[in-house]
Amino acid sequence: MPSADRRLQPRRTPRQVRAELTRERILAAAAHVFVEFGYAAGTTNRIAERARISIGSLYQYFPNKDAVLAELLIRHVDRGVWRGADQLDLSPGTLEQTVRALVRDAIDNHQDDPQLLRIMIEEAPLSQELLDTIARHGTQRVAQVREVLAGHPDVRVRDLDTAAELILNTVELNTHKVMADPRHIGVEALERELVGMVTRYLLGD
Amino acid sequence: MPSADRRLQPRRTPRQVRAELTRERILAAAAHVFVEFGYAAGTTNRIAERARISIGSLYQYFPNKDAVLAELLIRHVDRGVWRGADQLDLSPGTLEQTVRALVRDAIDNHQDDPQLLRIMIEEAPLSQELLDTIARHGTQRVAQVREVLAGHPDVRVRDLDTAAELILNTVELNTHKVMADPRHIGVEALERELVGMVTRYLLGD
DNA sequence: TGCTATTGTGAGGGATAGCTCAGTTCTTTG
DNA sequence: CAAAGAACTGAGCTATCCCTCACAATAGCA
Repeated sequence: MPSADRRLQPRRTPRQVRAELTRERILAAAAHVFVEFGYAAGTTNRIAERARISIGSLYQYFPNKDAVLAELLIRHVDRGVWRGADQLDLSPGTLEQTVRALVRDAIDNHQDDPQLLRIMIEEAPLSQELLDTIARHGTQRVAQVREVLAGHPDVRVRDLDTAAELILNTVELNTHKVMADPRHIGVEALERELVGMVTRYLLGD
Repeated sequence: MPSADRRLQPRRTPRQVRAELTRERILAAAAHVFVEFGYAAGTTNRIAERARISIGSLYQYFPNKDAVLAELLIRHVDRGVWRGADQLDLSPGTLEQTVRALVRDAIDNHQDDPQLLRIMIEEAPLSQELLDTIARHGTQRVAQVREVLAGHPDVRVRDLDTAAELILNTVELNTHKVMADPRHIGVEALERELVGMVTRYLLGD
């Protein structure tokens, strides 16, 4: 019996509309509170207070604090697959467009709340279960990029796997950083320069 | 009066040798414990236990838990200036060497303990004071890179500031990630590919 | 309207972490 | 060697946090 499962499942599923509403209020409040106080100081009581419900209600829908964050993170991750990767133009001379699509996708994924994402990934004590899910999504994404690169005639790199991982990291980490603090580099500049750098890298010498 | 100062200062400065030794033992133990348990679960009692001193002793030299990590982080940051940046060959055709020096420097800075660095940066509740110190070092480093780029005849980019920040981020974040989990990409591949990508980017079209 | 299931409440239990302080041990110094 | 002060000890205080549970309020339905 996987105790890890039970530790993330809600203990009661909503049957009435107001219950579903309460659940959403809790999640919204949690997002705010985690951003404002960080994970450790973002206490369940604070979340309940912000959601204007009692602490008891919170524990009706989430078995523990981690589960609240897990739900938030799962929701984000599920949104984070590279859609439209299969409807790309892979004819010669279109590599820059392909790269731009990848960069835009990364930027879009950070539009909603980069602060929250940072906390979720960097501060939360993620369960093994959750870590696995995220890792799985990660390798899946790398494989996806690898396939696109493999199918494109302009790509000239010695090792596709390394290249896929490197450019994905480069694009995501830079985007992550810039979106969290866009004082030095604006979004347009980020897109332009990232596309330029990655494209030139893939074109080879 | 900056109370933040007092909150990070030791409450007693060592006068005898054994005291200085104890201080070092505490820091070494803290590094180990933070790596093993993370920041939150790396309790002061555990640190004291691992250092084989009593918890009271710990609080003779550090006013609180944060101060222990702050000291660790400051020490790291102080080591992290790009040395040898002023003795670079800036004649035409040497850009790749320059970039390689930068990449090597980043890798070297992660050699000692990438795990600890990760925890320090990602899990610790950093004080404003400390954040400022780190940010200051950061801009300093960007400026340093900017100057090197400005002095090199081969560099062709539209905006030096953006480029400096972008390549520094790219080099450091990728290094950070690979060193923390080198399963997919080895250090040699990292150096080779990073140098290639960044160099080609700087050379322009 | 009354009956039942669902939802909501919040004081407080239990656990644990950071930190204190009264007292002991070790070093230095005259 | 003896006195003074530096260094060290560790039981336990205080604060806080997660979470429970006995009860109250509300919604759905006959």
